[in-house]
Amino acid sequence: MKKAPTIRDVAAAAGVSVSVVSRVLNPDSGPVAPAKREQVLNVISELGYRPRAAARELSAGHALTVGLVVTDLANPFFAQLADRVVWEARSHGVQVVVMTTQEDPHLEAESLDTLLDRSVGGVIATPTGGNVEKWDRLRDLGVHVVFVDRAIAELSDVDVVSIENSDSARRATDHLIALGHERIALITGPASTSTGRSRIGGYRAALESASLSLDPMLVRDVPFRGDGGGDAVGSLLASPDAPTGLIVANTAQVQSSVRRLVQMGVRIPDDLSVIVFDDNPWTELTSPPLSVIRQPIGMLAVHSLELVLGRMQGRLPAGARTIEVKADFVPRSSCVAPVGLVASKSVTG
Amino acid sequence: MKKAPTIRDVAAAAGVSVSVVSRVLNPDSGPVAPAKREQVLNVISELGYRPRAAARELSAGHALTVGLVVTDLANPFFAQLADRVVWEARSHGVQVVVMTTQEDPHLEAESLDTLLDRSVGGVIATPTGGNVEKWDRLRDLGVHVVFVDRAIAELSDVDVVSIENSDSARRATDHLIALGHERIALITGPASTSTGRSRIGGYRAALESASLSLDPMLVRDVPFRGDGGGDAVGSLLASPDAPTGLIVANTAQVQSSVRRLVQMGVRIPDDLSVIVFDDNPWTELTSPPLSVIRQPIGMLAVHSLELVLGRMQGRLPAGARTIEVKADFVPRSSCVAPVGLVASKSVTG
DNA sequence: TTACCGAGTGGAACCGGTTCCACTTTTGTA
DNA sequence: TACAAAAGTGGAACCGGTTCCACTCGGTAA
Repeated sequence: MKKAPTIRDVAAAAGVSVSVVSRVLNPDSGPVAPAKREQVLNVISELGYRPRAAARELSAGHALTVGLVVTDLANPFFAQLADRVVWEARSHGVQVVVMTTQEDPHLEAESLDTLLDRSVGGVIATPTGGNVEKWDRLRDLGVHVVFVDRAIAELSDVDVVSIENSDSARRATDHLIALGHERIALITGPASTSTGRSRIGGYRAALESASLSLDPMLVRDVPFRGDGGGDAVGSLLASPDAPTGLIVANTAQVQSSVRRLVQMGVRIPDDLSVIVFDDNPWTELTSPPLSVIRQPIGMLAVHSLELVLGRMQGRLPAGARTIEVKADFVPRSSCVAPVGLVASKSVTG
Repeated sequence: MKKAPTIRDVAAAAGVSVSVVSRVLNPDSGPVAPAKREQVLNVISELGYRPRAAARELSAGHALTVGLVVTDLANPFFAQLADRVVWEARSHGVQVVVMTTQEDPHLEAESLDTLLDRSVGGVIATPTGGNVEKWDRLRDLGVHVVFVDRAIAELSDVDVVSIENSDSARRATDHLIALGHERIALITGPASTSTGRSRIGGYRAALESASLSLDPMLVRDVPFRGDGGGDAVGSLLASPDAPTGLIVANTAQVQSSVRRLVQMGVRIPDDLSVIVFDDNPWTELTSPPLSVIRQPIGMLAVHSLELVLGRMQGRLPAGARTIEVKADFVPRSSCVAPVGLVASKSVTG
């Protein structure tokens, strides 16, 4: 087991001082005679020298690293987000430390502490909603934070990148209304989250435009974790006044919801028209392929990273920025006009 | 923007030397009087002091970090693997830096250099197959490497964690043979990879046991990237002598393959019995639900991390270890006996 | 000729931990 | 009571970079 060469080894081998080597390593940090620069570069490649990140961080006070804090990578939405963030980060020479929270504020707090220890330059996170003081402290210590997908009301001065939640929910609802549906159920995220509220807002707005009344029984805000989606499906369809249309706007609950529909033998779209948020690859492999709201995950990743790196390099004006990207509605075969005029029938389990 | 307290701030506030604080931070590194320990701990929590990771790494020479190098996180297999690795790592106080290679040895090489700069203690990787010298150099520099899912023939002295590839392929093939299939196609990974070879081996063994001949036309080893799975499906089914059974043993190509089957209107299992490797959550949402080989991803993650941490802490005997975990065959509804006795019929596109 | 400027260079302090070592205080044992 | 061993403590070097500063040159303007 060899020992990797250090900057002093390079300096010695090149017959110069460490200062010169450092200046070669960091152009713009001072002048170096062209001849010596050449010479140093030669020695560097000869020795296979690579500067130790830890040393640089220690003296710089912060690392060329960003933290990515998401619920879990098993969720395809976050997996794809992480994939793009990692990919984009690489092209900027930045590394990504991934942490998961399982939607647990306690684990989230732990993650933030860890990232602080690592002196990360920035954090891209889907916040659980808690830890308001902790986020504040993090920012106070100079860590640049960008929230993606969700925001926290108490932290209004944080950059946020998300999709147009309200508009997306509205378009999905409009689509079902246009087909003639009047009883449209919505399974969404907790009303305590910005995402949940916005999507309910869009849903409500669509109903109002169509002069349809909003039946609170049809709106289910369920947690991101657990099997709330499936349970909501069960309870919605068990009702004598069951909906003819369903929008699953909680990306974490789509699989659970669809699984329950399949288990219950619900025929889509004959028994129920369905639209789900987030275009997981499998949504077109089900039968019928599902109509979806496609979140431009790549855009979310690119903008988040752009923001966080921009802040780290101080090339962004002060003041929080909010970026909302448009989501596409992708119609497939899971929606048709409701059967009969009166939207009421039972579904056999 | 405040400045975080350092160990010297703590020492000063507690009226002791930095040595004492350091010993409190690292038990077993020396004695501390109980009273002073208490006192230091109080000051630490009062000040909210947290040791800077960079400083520790610099003096230790290596970081409490492991690198995870996979193809891409958009692949559910790797996403779940990463999820579990991150989760397990946290419980050991270790952070995970994720890098993706897109199956490109050049990008892989870059990732390894980066991880070297970061002085990671270990690397868990699904190697592309290239960069033999680079992996050697990494190990030579004291970085502990564990390959997961795949191995590299030239690097026989590296720890490997994988599933029983040969056995898994054999069981899938046996299942179809038992149903009466005689023309069974196999879509697998490149024959240049350990995984690809093992799975072909298991397939061949099953056929031999049943005294069936192996038709080379039915074995398609396709790259992990691209749309090779779909293309293979198309070409297999276009043959006048099309198979009645199909095993997709290239996890990266399952989606592509199934998508093509759906597009071609192939009726499963009537036209074709199908078994795919890897139990993605959506495999039971298709109609019919697909029979799968379920890879115990959690086990792969746990063992990989266990190995790499064990090496880092020097509590594992020398000598490469190979761990093979059993994969389950999960029968669902995508396999039936072939129609007719002579296995030959065309499928309409 | 002298004064001054900028390019080029090396020495040394610094970042914030860990660790070795010398030193003082207890404690234990003969 | 005497003396060795162990417990407890602080000083300072060290890890490998960055950066400030002082210094030496050559060239140019006064």
